Amino acid sequence: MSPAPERRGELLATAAEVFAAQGYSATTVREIADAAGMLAGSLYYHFDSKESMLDEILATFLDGLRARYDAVLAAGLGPRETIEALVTASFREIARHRAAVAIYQQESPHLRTHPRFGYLADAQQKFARAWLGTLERGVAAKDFRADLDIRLTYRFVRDTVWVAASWYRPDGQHSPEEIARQYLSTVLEGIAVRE
Amino acid sequence: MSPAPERRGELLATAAEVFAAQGYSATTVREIADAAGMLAGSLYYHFDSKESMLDEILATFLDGLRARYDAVLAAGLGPRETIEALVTASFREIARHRAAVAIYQQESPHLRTHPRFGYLADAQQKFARAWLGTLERGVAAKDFRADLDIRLTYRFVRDTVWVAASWYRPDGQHSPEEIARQYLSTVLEGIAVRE
Amino acid sequence: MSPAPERRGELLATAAEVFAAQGYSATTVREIADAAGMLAGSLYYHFDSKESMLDEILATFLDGLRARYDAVLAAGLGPRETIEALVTASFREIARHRAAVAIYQQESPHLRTHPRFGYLADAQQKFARAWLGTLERGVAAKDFRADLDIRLTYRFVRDTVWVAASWYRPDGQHSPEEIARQYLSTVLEGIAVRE
Amino acid sequence: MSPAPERRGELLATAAEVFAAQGYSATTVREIADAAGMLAGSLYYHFDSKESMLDEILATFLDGLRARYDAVLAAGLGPRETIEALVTASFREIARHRAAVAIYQQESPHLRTHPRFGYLADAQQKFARAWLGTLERGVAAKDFRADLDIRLTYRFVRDTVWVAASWYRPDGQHSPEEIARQYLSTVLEGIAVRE
DNA sequence: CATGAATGAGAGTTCATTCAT
DNA sequence: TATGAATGAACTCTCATTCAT
Repeated sequence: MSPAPERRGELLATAAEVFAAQGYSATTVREIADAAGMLAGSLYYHFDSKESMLDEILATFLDGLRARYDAVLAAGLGPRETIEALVTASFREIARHRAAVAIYQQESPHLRTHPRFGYLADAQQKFARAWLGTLERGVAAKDFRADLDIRLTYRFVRDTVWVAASWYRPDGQHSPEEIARQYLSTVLEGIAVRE
Repeated sequence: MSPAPERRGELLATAAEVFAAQGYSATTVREIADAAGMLAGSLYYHFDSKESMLDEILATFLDGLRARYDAVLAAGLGPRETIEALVTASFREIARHRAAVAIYQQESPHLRTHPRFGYLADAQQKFARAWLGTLERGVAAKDFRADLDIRLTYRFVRDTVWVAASWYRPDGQHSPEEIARQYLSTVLEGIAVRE
Repeated sequence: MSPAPERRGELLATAAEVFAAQGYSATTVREIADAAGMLAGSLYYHFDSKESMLDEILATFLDGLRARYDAVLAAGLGPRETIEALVTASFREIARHRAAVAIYQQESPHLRTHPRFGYLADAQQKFARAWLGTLERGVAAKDFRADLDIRLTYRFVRDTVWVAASWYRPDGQHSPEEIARQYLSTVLEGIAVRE
Repeated sequence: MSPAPERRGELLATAAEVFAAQGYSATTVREIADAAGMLAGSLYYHFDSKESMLDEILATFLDGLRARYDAVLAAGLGPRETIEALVTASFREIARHRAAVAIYQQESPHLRTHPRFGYLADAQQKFARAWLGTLERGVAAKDFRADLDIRLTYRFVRDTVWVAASWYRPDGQHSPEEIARQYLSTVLEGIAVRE
């Protein structure tokens, strides 16, 4: 009968917003509490620690993303369509979980050492395999150029997608799908005019 | 008038390494001192504060980068060659100042509010004008496609270049020039095979 | 006018157990509530504060003990028989209120300063007079040796009795009476073999 | 050249005094710092934590005590003389480390569970063997009565000795040796007059 | 009677910084 | 130049307590 899970979710969204804006380490628990309209100590009724808030934010985001990627990969599309679907799914996740993505971008390098956040490295490996596998399939199918270093290309693509979280504003003029289309056009066809 | 500018430079390089690895806020002065083989208090003979170390690291890096960009823009190249030169210069700076670039990437969003770091926003504006101007020139000259959103394209290009600092390892297999070539090929021609 | 004095007693017994095991200061209200199968806040329906639980536990124990001592002293026994009766009564109280005795032992030194617990000092004085008076009577009656320092002897006897609360287990092999007998034999006759 | 070890010792003595007076849990780090004439945070230059202060106090005390007991046991005395020497050594330790002994008495029951303080149980076992072995030797040699429960007797003796720390005042009228003599007379010969 | 959520004071601890030596 | 010791503010977290439901 208690609407508790909602409250948790609200608080996590608030915390994510503050973490994204200031960085995890630079954010004080008091600031989160202020943003949530409560006292710092009160947060500890809902969460064990500041770290466990971060944990829950990242784990929730990564679970959702994994599900989307799995759905895309299970759809049996060709390499080019798979890349398009992965990019579009990614931009949609950025639109839905902008704060979580920004936190992920900023903190994941430092966090990966920490045992508690080992799942970050796991997820990253899984995602890497999805992208790399698709790029390889595309090269084999002659959809993608064979003369590019695949690992470098993967990194370029991955970074460009995710770093968008740092400037994307949901109230802006571009829908996730529009951004995905522009981005795909850039990366697939290049910006140079074809003669 | 302290007589050892070299020592300063060494200490700043050490501090930059630690900042890049752990994040500025998460780094303690003691950790920097440990890495430098001295005690925390001793750093204050060389620097006013932790913040002024950050300041000097970023300012030095941005000054250098500005000089390179100015040189490129002053060379009177065509739009495509200018883009190529800017990208190559950027990857060279990443190779030379990896830690500083990583810090810049991580901290610049939070820092821009802070008056002391107003020059970050200035620099960013200056760089934005360089990129945007060149892209516009390229579109006008029909070097670049006219159907792309120029601001989005700029963001894609800018982010992908700089985010490379997070994975670039100077001891790795790729020279900055090689990375620049691959990246330019990707972004100019696209990864799709042309029929 | 709360209608369940039994519940109060159960809760106090639970609290006493936890206080005895962990110390009063180191015990949290939540731990007591956990042990009682309720939430921390719910305890405040029954008690004003954590301190008032401690108060009630100690006062109840001391009231009972005072009654036993009074009964012994009113019985008009000789000094030796009085000592024997006091010791036996004490071990019986330890058996019945082990937790309260343990708390009393641990906390009474710190608590005596606190005005609310002034009755601890009163009781202790009363008990001291009972023991000292009996020892003096015994020395006068040549039941007890005259060459011992009576205050030191009192302290030795008192401490040995009460400190037993820290190791006494009601389910162990020794009844309170058996322990009292052994102890009295030790203190009255000594452990050395008589020639 | 730094007199640091002395400072540590002074601070530990101060902390021990406060712990003994108020109990470990009820003592705040600020109270210790006040007593030492410094700020709370400054204590952390010298110690890792409040707990590590407790640790060092207890370990130092137990190490010293163990050395004394070992010396006594190595002296090859008869059972009665060994008991006398152990008791005297104990009262001397109480006189020298009154606060540490008081803390040991109060906190050791709760602490024994804690892995960090496992050495408390070890030491206690070692001491128990020393006392029990000597009592057994004494019974075998007909120095001590055979009709007493040896474990009970051990507990009586042990507790009475150590609990003296709670009332012993070094500036009082009794030297440790005097107290030991009185106590030994009580426990060896008994307080009853011999016919 | 008990819960769930919050309060607010204060606890232990961290850390940038200072300064006499 | 560097050290050792201390400062003081702020931080994360705890906990007794309150109260509407």
